This record gives sequence, structure tokens and C-alpha cells, in this order.
Amino acid sequence: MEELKVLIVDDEERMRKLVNDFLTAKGFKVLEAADGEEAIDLFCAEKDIALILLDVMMPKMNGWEVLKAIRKISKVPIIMLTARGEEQDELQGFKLGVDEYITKPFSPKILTARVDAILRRTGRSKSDVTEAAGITIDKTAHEVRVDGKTVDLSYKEFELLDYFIQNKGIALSRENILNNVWDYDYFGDARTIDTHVKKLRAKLGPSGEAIKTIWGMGYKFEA
Amino acid sequence: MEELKVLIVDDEERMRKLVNDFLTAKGFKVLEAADGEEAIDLFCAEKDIALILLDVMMPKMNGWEVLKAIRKISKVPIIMLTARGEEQDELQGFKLGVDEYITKPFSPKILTARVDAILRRTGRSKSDVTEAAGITIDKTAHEVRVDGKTVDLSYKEFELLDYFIQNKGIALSRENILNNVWDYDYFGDARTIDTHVKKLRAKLGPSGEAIKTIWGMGYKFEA
DNA sequence: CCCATAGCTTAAAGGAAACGTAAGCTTAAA
DNA sequence: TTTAAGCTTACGTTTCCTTTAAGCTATGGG
Repeated sequence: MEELKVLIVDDEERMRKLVNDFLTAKGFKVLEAADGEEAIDLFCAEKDIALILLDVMMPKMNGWEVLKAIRKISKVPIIMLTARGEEQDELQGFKLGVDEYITKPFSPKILTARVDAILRRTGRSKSDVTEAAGITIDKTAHEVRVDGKTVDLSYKEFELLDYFIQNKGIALSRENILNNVWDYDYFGDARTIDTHVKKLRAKLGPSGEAIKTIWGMGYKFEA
Repeated sequence: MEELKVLIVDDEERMRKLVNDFLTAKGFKVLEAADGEEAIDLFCAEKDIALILLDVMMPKMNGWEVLKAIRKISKVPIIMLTARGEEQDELQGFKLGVDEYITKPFSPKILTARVDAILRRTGRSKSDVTEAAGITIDKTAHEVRVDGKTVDLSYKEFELLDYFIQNKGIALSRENILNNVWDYDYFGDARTIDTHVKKLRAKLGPSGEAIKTIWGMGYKFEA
């Protein structure tokens, strides 16, 4: 499989590193730009950038200006990164050709989920239906089926189950789960995970037994 | 295989020595820094440091500040060392970019396990499945198989067996085992080991005979 | 062959981790 | 503003693991 290029544009070094880490781990080639000019230069120089992640709040040239400039030369998919409370401009954004929004702070799973969704839409990514232990996850429909029957899961439950299944057979510490499924600035009680696991097990019925407890260690999904 | 560099940052001499000894024994090249400034200087001077172990509680510049400073220039993997019950509110917002935590006191095995896990994730380490005397240890799945059949081991049993197999053919004194598998400040009865060995032998069946008693000395794992 | 020492076994106390329930809080919808 | 849903936290309960203690057995030197 070819290595897709993603460009992250943000003035904050930390944010770029964060996104770079997550997406590199997922097998993308990540390019970084610290401001709008750099972004446009880089976009023109590099061929076949598959997706751009664009921060709205930047000094000098803000995200909307960068967006407009890039839309003049390309219809590459663009995801805007906004801080909570900045969403008022969304309608304007969609008119200008924004494909998706991510609100900061976000979890690694959200990031990769949105990126996957976009690439799927533009036909550059693989299937989005996974199956394990009688559980089927359909990310496009955001739907879970157990033995054919649809099960209603909350948002977090869905994310958690998806993470388990993506890492089936691997023992996961609570710390690991917290870092990957929850927002990057979340610091909470690890017991929160226990509660969600409990709910998942209940909703999944017998298939829920696939989520094993590893005493003194964490959890593991096993078919 | 290349010799990976690990940097330990802690104001306590004892802790640095401890970590240095453990990791040197595991074939790492260990560098020490007694405070944040020294750490940053050293990190900039030395090329290709593969991993940083960073204590949180330090005078002058604390671990979080060091973390932020280093994250500005690099995305090197970082493991934070925290004391049990340390003020967790200050963690808010600083979590960004930490790969793993280790709570003091820890056992050498925990230390090397986390280090290995990180390096595995960043693709700089080898496989984590070992086999000896018909016993297979899979650290990723946190699973032990004897002649193909999965055997349920408790946390300590798992750690102990792993230590035996890593040191197969080597006679280990009880003191040695206590120092390596138990927390570094644990001072318990050596009979504790006997009990765990007994359970291991029972659970491993005939393969359990690979754990030999060396009278007046300790134990040895031999295929 | 006996004794001292080291190791083995068992059971039970104690502790730590996980579970279950419910209440509090936050966010989104009506 | 009210309502509802989901997320998080708190806490008592339960389960499981670790350690200790005590008696028993094996080993090897005298």
C-alpha cells in the first residue's frame, strides 16, 4: 500500500508533533507547516498531498485565508482544526470547501477516524467494516452489530470497542487506553474505563466476554 | 545490534544508579543527568538518544518543564517517573506527549518491560515472543502457552517465569530474584519465592520441571 | 545413621484490584 | 429553561492475589 501524505498546518509546535506522531503511527507520511505561507509553498512543491489538516487560529495568515488560497489551486480534502466555541463560521467554511471539522482537544481516535473517513470518501482508503468474535463494526454507518442484530452504543462506547477490536489479542493498560481513546488533555480516573467496559460487556451480551480482564494489568480483546 | 542510548534524568543519585545498572545489564548505553538543564544540554549534545526516563519531582526545573522544553525540539519517546499519590492535578494539560508512566517504586522487570514496549512501538526493538522448554511467552498478548495450550498465570507468576526464561541456564539466588522481579524497596520473606515457584511448577505441568532447585543456592531454569 | 539446614507444602490473613450501583456533573437537544 | 442522555466519580462489595506462618520433608555433612 502506498504511503499517503498528510500536511498539518499549525503554529503550535506541540500540536504539529502530536498530530505527526498519531498519523505516522498509522502509516501516513506527515509534513508540517508552521504558518500559511509555508503551507502553500509546501503544498505546491510536494506532489500528491492527500489531505490537509488546517488550524484556524494562526497569526499572520489565518486558516480561512489559507483555505481560500489553496482552493484556488486545488480541491484537496481539507480538515479544519478549531477550538471549542469557534464553530460559528462553520457554514461559511463548508461553502468554501471544507470537508470536515475537528474540535480541539480531540482524541487520537477521533483524528484518525476523521482522516480515514475523508480518505474513504475520496476513494483512497480501505474498507471500514471489521468483524471479530461475532461483533461487526461499520464505521461509515457508525453502527455495531452482534450476530446480525444492531446494538446501540454511545459515542465513547463505540470508540472504545473499536479500539479494542483494532488491537485484538494485545494486552492494553488503562493508561494506554486513556491516551488513545480519550482526549489528549483528559486526565481522569482510570476507573472510568472500568465503567465503560462494564457497559460494553452488558450491551454486547455473550460476545462481551471477548473483553478479558488481565488482573493487575488492564484489558484485552480476544476472539 | 546497535547499542541504544537511554537518558535518565533524576536528582537522586541512587535512582540514577539503579536505573543505570538495570539498563546497562540489558545492553543499553545509559546517560545520566541530575537536573533539567543538564538533561537538555546532554540531549542536544548527544545524537540519537532513543528514549528519556524523566523524574517528575525535581528541584529547580520539574519534570513537566523539562518535558515541554524537550518536546519543543524533539519527539523522542519519554517515560515519566512519578511517586505513588503524587499531586495529579498538575498533570492537567501537561500530559501531552508523554508516552508512558512508571510509578515508584518499580521493579527492574517493569522498567525494562516498559522500555521494551516503547522501543517496540517506535520500531527499534526486537520480537517479544520467547520460547524455552515448550513454554512460549508472548508479552504483547500477556500470555503464556505450554505445548500450544494457554495457561493462566497471575501477574507475579508471569513476571517470575519471564525472568527465569530470560536467564535460562543461569543459577539465580533468591536475593537476586527478589531484587529483580519485586519492587526495588521490597524487603520480604524469601519464602515468598518458594511459594510462587511451587505455583508455577504446578501450572506449567511437566514443563515446570525446567525450574530446577539448586540446593543452598537458589533456582535455575534449564531446557 | 542422625542432625542441622534448606526447601516444600498448605492454609489462612491481609491487601489490592476490579466490579456494580448509584449519584453528580456536563453537554446536547426540546 | 427544562429535559434527557451520556460521561465521570465515588464508594461499598466482591473477588482474586500475595505474603506470611507453621509444620513437614528432603538433603548432605559429620
